Amino acid sequence: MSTKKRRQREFVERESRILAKAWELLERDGLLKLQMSRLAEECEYSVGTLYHHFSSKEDMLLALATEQVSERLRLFEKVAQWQANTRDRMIGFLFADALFARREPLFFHLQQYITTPVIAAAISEERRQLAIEAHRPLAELFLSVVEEAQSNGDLGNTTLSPLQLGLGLWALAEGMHTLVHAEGLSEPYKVSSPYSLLLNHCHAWLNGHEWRPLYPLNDLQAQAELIDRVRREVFDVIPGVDAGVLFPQPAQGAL
Amino acid sequence: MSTKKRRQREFVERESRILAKAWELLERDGLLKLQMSRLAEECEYSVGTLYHHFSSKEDMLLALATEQVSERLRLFEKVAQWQANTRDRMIGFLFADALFARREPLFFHLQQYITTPVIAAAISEERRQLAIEAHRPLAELFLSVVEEAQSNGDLGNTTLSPLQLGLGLWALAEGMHTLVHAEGLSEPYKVSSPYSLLLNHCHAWLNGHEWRPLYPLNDLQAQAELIDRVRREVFDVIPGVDAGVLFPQPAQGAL
DNA sequence: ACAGATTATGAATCTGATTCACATAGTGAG
DNA sequence: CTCACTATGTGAATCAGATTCATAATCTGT
Repeated sequence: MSTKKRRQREFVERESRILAKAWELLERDGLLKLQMSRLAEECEYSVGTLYHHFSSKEDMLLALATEQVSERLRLFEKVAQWQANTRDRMIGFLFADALFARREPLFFHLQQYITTPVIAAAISEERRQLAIEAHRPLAELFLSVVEEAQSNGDLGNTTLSPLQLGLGLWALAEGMHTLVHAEGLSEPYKVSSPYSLLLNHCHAWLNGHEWRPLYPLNDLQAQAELIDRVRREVFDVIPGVDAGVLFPQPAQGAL
Repeated sequence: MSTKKRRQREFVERESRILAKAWELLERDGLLKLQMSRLAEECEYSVGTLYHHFSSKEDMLLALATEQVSERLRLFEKVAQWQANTRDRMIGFLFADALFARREPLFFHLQQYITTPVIAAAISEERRQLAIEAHRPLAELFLSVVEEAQSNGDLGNTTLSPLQLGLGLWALAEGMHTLVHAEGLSEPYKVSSPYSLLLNHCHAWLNGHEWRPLYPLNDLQAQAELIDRVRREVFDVIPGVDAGVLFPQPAQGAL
């Protein structure tokens, strides 16, 4: 009985050891150079063993990305607990997202890679389910704030469900990440501080939905102050947060 | 002299013949099954010849995607020439985008695939430049409408440049495409008609930027009428346009 | 201590992109 | 018309790297 449990535990432990090493290799050599045989070598396990854990390389990559979600969740939880109105918390989520994107740029590469249909095709159903499970609390946290806003009247009356509403902001952020990380085609359209820009567009979107309190769009000062408040009141406890780089103070009133 | 030109012409012709066949295979078997040796076989050229044209498989895929841009441009041009206010034309671009996404879903898979940094790394610099060149008129068309809006006062006063402003809508659309096409992770968050939803969020964004004339967000009827007008006045000449599928009439006033 | 079950191993296999030595065709001078 | 030369096309051979699976090693309960 207990032997079986010990085995299971050891199996799980080994899995996270493998993933830790994989992440290390990823950071060192990049996604392109990550190969299963080298990973096996570095872990001091055989390739076969790797394949007892993961049905394919892509499967492992999704496992890797899924592991990171808990870190992201930690940031989101801080925002959800923040004593602030719903609109400010929405901006807080955005901050968390941008923060995470900056600290773990690899995560976004990985995410983009494994959600590409060609690549995703090689992922096992189980792993996909695990990933969905892992993401659920993240989505719930986010959507609960949307619901709160709807029920307490922060929002103008809308015909959209919380999910439909939330997807708007989600898409906006996702799209900006995509444009920021897209290789090649977007070079001529690069912009100096994409996340400040995103922030401004999010305020536009929130104003458009009459999400109160409204922020005047061209008052960049007020937007910067809000960001500063998020940083101080939510994220300052977390070491290594560099909001100044993400959201540089606007010079002479322009982005 | 003229021999050389003939040769060049033949080379170009062969390239488009190869690409045409590649597109055919892509539609038939999908991106996953497209392989260079099979393509060579079907074209009745040798693999070596393929590699005289393209430095790698990814290089060829970008060439393929670039070819499609002219089709997309054709739709965008129709919108740009439309006799309507700037706001309606912005929605027109969105329509064109959604339309294209529906007619050529492969294009978006391809686009997503080749902009993934891992994949993009295998693309030659020349090909990348060609792709950027091909996209330029598309961006110019879009940005010229933004500029027009700014200069004729349709827009509230903003601190953003036309590019910075345009990127907002671009990111929103891009993000929605990504969420729609993302495999796996987004399953629990699927929504019945993502492009109607996108449209609603775009109106929110436009309202937020005080892009006149404002549309009330919960008047789905007015939004549906605008879409219908775009279809009738801009795209009806184009056969096979099925706006009804893209933007279904909202049932009982809800999305 | 042993049979049987479970798990680990890594050499062998397989897939498919890419290369390159050679074959072929085109060119222009004499 | 022929020949030397160049440019282009060919596809078998090479290479990279993921995946498999027959075998070895280890563990379990008796």
